[in-house]
Amino acid sequence: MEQTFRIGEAAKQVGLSTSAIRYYESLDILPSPERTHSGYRGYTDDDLDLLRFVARLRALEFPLSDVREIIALRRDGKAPCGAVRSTISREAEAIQGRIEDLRKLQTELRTLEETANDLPDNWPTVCVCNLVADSASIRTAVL
Amino acid sequence: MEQTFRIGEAAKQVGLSTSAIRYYESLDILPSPERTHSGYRGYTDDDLDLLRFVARLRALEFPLSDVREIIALRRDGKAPCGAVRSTISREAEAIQGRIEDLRKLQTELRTLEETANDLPDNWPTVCVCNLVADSASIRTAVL
DNA sequence: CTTGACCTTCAAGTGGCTTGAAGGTGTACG
DNA sequence: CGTACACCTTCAAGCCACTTGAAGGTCAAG
Repeated sequence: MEQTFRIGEAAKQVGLSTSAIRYYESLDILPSPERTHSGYRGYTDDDLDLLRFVARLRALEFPLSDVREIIALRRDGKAPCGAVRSTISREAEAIQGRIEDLRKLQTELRTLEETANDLPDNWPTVCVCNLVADSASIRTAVL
Repeated sequence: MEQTFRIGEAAKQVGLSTSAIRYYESLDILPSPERTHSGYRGYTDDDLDLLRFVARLRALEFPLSDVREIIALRRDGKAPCGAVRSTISREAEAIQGRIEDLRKLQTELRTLEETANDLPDNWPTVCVCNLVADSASIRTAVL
């Protein structure tokens, strides 16, 4: 007899939330597992492997549409490597852009933070908000 | 007589979408501007200043809840500097964490990408997917 | 007088879930 | 035996910050 795990235990083991697992199943990204006589989902070790794979793809921030495609290829016995590779490079590109955006933002925020500390609050004439509002002065200082 | 701008022109000038502006108004973050006789929104120069301020806060990725609070303080003639400052530092913290997460992800993705290129696809025994799946081997290599 | 670019409102969709309501199950304890 | 408690079930709605679409009104130019 095969040991199965209930959804809470499965979630703990693979690092997903129970609601995320149910959500993936509802979108037909994951197959519906067997149920116990009382209707509880029972995950086998193989099921857990699949869950772990999905968890890994999501941890790499693959969009669910890509996860769906990759899992479907796998389920049909086709090599999902092509899909995985193209998602990897697309993701890497997107993340690179996002990192650059965030780094610029971060520089702006830190500069604002410093400037705010040196600033006597004298609303409404002198205020960090004016700095925030007046993006020109910040831009010359920061960008 | 004061010159007013229709929503499309206003959006172009401040760098928001027309739908975003209408959305902020619907949430009572922005005041409802005067309407022309035919029902078009008419934005004054002061209105545009406020729109620009909001656009700037959003460009700094302040959550709308914070934008709402800051705009409300401003509207009531109170200095929103405290709120702005606390959001700035909270945002800066959050963005720092997010940057670090993304950099780790990026390293993982780039390593996977390289490894995938050196790998003969021989599904199902040898495949980039196995690498993706087998996070342990990646972790020792990458993290 | 029609074309086309603008504007209006309201509803629904996006992504990736989480949260809540209302109820069933399974086990340990008294 | 009852009951407390942690788990499970489904379905609906909420979250964020919008965008998109439908169905229609307005206005200036040609």
